[in-house]
Amino acid sequence: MEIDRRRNIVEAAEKSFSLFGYKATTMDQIAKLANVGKGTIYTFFKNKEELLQFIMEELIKEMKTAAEETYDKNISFHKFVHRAIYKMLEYRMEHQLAIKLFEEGKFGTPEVVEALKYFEDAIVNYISHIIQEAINKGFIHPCDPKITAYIILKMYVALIFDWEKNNPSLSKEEIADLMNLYIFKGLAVS
Amino acid sequence: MEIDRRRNIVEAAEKSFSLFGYKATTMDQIAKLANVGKGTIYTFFKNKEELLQFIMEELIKEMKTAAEETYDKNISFHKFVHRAIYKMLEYRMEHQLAIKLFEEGKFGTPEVVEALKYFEDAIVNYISHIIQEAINKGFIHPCDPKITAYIILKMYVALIFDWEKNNPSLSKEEIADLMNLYIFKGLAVS
DNA sequence: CAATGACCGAAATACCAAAATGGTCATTAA
DNA sequence: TTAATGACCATTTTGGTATTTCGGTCATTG
Repeated sequence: MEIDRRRNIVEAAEKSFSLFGYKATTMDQIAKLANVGKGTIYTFFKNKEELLQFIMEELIKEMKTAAEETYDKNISFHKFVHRAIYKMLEYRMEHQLAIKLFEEGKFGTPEVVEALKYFEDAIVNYISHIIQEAINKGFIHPCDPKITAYIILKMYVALIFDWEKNNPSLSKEEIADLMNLYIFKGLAVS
Repeated sequence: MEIDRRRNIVEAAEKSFSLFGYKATTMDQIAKLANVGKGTIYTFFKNKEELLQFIMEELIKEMKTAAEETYDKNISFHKFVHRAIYKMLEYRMEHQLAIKLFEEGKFGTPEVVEALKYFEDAIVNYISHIIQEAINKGFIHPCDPKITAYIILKMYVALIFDWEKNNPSLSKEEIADLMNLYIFKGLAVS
């Protein structure tokens, strides 16, 4: 069977990026790992950055399908939103690549910052889409879907990533309850 | 009249910190600005870090009184919360020192990171206090005041600082409406 | 005796040679 | 003929070091 060089390259790059980060991964290294001459990489990808972007797009697609698999007609709308978003963030946390890049991004490599912005945008757009549908169906109050999606994401990140830096971390259920309280029910006593 | 060296030092430091940041401010510079020998600074403050902390404490106190001044028995509870928090963030945004340190903190100087954590804690505690009172009075649903305060702060920061990095910035009123929708009313259609 | 600035060790910075890296392209192997 | 390759090049990064700067001290001073 003919070997799929392109696939090998992508997988080698993914492995190396997630293990050592973007900056610390060299093209020679990727070529070695992929059992391929370095020049070959450039027949498939214009440069290192494009290779990263391709991998990010793959990752985003995987996340979306993962989220969509949680869809279930029998659960309430907000449960779905919660599950889907949680699944996506879980992905982000568990996936080596995402973690490494997330750390690297805080620091400063421009390509990585760019890639992460792209990543965040993809998530926000996806959530935004769900919100819009929910509004159309009259499940939730009308609101700007984009901002709402953004806020929901930030809130999750705050609860999952930031809060546990200085406090005992919250369980999946606690986070679900909190999101439900803050975003869906609201604090106000009717 | 006898000159107040201590006051001069604090003001010089504050000015220099907010103009050039903590790291880029030298003790010599402060001494010059304060018309004081360098050694004199050390008769009032143990070191540079303590000087920063003193200034931060002053800033926090100022912010609290500024927030408290917005209290008005005739406005609704959530209006008060909003006004108070907004005032505090406005302070943070407008005050040169806070901005400079905020930028510097993202980067990494340990003392600045520490000081900002202290700053954030102070805000969260203050909000937390207000929340607790509101719960006691039955204005809002029972909830963990600390987490709630934390979330509210994060949400504001997301709306004021982060959102406008990639989107048209929101007006005071828009932010007020959004906070009201997300936190108080909730998205759910009753 | 409060105030000071010359002084000190440590830490940051500037500098530069050597090594590494991203990307190209003439050569090779199929 | 064409896809694959790795030696090669220009540029960037690194590692080590000489130099400067800075936070903090303390003997001297007014």
